[in-house]
Amino acid sequence: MPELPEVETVARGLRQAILGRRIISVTLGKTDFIDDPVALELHLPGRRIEAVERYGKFMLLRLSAVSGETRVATNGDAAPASLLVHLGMTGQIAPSPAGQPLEKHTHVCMLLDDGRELRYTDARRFGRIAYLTKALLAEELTGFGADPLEVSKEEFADRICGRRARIKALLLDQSVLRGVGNIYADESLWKAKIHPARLGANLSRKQAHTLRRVLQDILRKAIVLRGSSISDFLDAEGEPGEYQRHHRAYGREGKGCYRCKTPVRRAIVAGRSSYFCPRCQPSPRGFAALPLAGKNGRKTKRKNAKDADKSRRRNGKSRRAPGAAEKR
DNA sequence: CTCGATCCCTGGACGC
DNA sequence: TGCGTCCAGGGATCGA
Repeated sequence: MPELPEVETVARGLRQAILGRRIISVTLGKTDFIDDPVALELHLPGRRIEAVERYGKFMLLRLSAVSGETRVATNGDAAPASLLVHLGMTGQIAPSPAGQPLEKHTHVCMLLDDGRELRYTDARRFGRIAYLTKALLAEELTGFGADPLEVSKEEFADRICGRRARIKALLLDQSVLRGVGNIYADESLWKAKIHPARLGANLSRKQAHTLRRVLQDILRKAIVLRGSSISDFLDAEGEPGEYQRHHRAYGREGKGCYRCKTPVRRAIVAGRSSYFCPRCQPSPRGFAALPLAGKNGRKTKRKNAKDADKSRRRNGKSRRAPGAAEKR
């Protein structure tokens, strides 16, 4: 699940691998997660990849203006532009030799001028890709919060302490901070000994300062270790990260807290599974954790209405022929 | 302003 | 073996 450290890792890998390459052509598979697929096919060819940046959980491939004969075909829209890439949950982007068989769920292939292909694969298609002109990009990037690695302690405290939302929700809110997701939210709250369900307004400024400090430490450490590979995160070289070995709370339900040995608990906060130590991170009044999962984990519950829906979709799935890139 | 609910999507794990 | 169910979760959206 790519959060800031994972996206930073991928951006660095891409920078190493494809900076300066020119895009020759674009082939698309499924396109329902692409803003304007035709724009990709129309405007990407002929452009050079001049920079790879990270903005929160987004990657930005900065593209040169188009020149020469290609320019005629693009109907005048030749100014520098950007390709915005969000990896969602399962997105991967990496160059590979053009001849290589396509991985399953490959939805974008960009042929480069050195013969390789920059490929985007995404099983769940929670990601997003958009070709953006300068103006559209500026519009796209408004409304995001501070970069957690850059934010000052005062600004961080201001953004947290004045709010009545739960701290977990605030950490996950991209308009408060850009780039933090479920894993690093839980890890930093554990380190700071703050319960995820506490309200921002009920934290002292000192606690906010602590939270910012540990969040930055954790993010920096995670970047050094090339991110966390929980299920299927791979960097631009196709390598998993290492930071999952350092998780202290996330995914550790029932296991002993690294500080006090108390079993880590799980609760739903801000709609997400949240892991915390019930002793080090005392709950706000009236807050109940989920009952500890049994030996075999699963509980039998009825959630319903969702999977009925899902089966319906699955069974009547003649609606969409698999894209060309879907073949294996 | 903040909340929960719902939807998007698929693979993997598990229950029976 | 095989089907049904649950879960993972970032983000958009909507109603309370």
